[in-house]
Amino acid sequence: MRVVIAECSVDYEGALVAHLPLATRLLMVKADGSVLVHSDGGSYKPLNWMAPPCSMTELDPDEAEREEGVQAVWLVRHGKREDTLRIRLYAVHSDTAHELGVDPGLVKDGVEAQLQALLAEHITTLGEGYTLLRREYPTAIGPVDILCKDADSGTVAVEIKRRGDIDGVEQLTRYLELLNRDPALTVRGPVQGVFAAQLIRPQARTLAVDRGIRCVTLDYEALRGMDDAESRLF
Amino acid sequence: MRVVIAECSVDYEGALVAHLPLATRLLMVKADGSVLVHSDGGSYKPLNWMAPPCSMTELDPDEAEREEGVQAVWLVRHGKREDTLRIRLYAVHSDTAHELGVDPGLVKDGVEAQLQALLAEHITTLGEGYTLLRREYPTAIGPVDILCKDADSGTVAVEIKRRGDIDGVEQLTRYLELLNRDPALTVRGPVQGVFAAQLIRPQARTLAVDRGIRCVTLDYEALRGMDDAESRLF
DNA sequence: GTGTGGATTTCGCGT
DNA sequence: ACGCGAAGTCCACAC
Repeated sequence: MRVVIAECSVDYEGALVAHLPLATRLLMVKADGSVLVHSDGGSYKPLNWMAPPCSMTELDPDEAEREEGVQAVWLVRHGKREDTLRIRLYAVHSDTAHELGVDPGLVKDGVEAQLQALLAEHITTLGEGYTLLRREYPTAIGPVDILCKDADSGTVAVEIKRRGDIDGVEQLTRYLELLNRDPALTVRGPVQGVFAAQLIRPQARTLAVDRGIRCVTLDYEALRGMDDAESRLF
Repeated sequence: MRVVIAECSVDYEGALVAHLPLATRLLMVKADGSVLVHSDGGSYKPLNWMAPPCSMTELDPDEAEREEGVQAVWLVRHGKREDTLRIRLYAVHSDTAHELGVDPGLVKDGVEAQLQALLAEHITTLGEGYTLLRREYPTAIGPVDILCKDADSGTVAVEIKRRGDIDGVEQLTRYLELLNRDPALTVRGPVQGVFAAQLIRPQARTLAVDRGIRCVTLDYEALRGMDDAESRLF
């Protein structure tokens, strides 16, 4: 990895056209050729970048550029798309390279999958007498997170989100529409919908209620607590 | 901005739990205190990070850590949430700091707003005799990108996307439902929907057609070309 | 401040 | 490879 601190201006042309005026920034050139332009603030997102696969060529500045004080020009081209990143270097404060090697990568734990597993395990959180049919119940337009039965053997489809947005309600609505065409699932009446999330946004709740979908707020800590209490019994 | 190349392991606890095994990585500490952990590949996204506002404390390793070869521990805490990032440094290869100053920021051009402006200007792209009513037509659930009339004075609502996904079709469907409750707009029949995008995904197209929404693929270059040809006339 | 929609989104999974 | 859904999404703009 090459790390350069330099006064530079940047021009990107591809999906959009973007320009960065002259300022001091950090330039990162990764082993795969990708280039990142970072400022000293903002978030983890660079001001500008070129995604791999791509290649970088160092050009000599032309006459006009030289007069303006440009010392070097980096031309970064994407391997497949018509994307170019042109970095004009006016002053290089630091230029170093380091051998990093391949990264073993991130180990994650505790996202939507975890919520789904916990809720499936403690399906009675949704109501007395609920029983799990299956997780990831397949339909033509995608898998339903959880399919279960209520105390009266009525079918219930559950959509789980970390944050409950309108999109999630729409998604569940499409599933319900499809599931309700299956006679085997509707023997005890139409399939009910449950929208379960750690946080349900007001507009999403309104839409859900309007469509007869029940909203359930999930307490991740409480679910995990149940799990722990259970495991301590064995 | 502080830039450190070091052998390190990283543990994040917050919205999720994540761990990075020991490896050589680049650590970036920005002026606002945010910390980025980058590997020598991937995209612009760091392997792990802490978003501002946050504060970093350098701790001495405890006994167990010292035995394992840990030289220093960075504890990064988020200012508002219960998020912590713990970076254990085993060997520091480089540690430098640079004054970058405030960045003037990115100047953008050519995204959805541009597409909308171009299509509004050349509304007959949608059909002979079409006339623009207005852009960003306000409704209770948000603005409709373009509202126009067809040759028979029927109202047409247009949703514009760079990439046409199912979400966009749902969005337009909600708008149409609302617009069709307005008698003033439905004098010449129900409001028609047009889903316009540079690329329309098959599933989105299927859903749109199923709902009687017309799909139009936008040619950004062609629209811009019309614009140029027009401006040359004046 | 909060909520909503877009993104040069990126990432990962399943077909 | 492609399509689709999630993300510790981030970010700007409207209310």
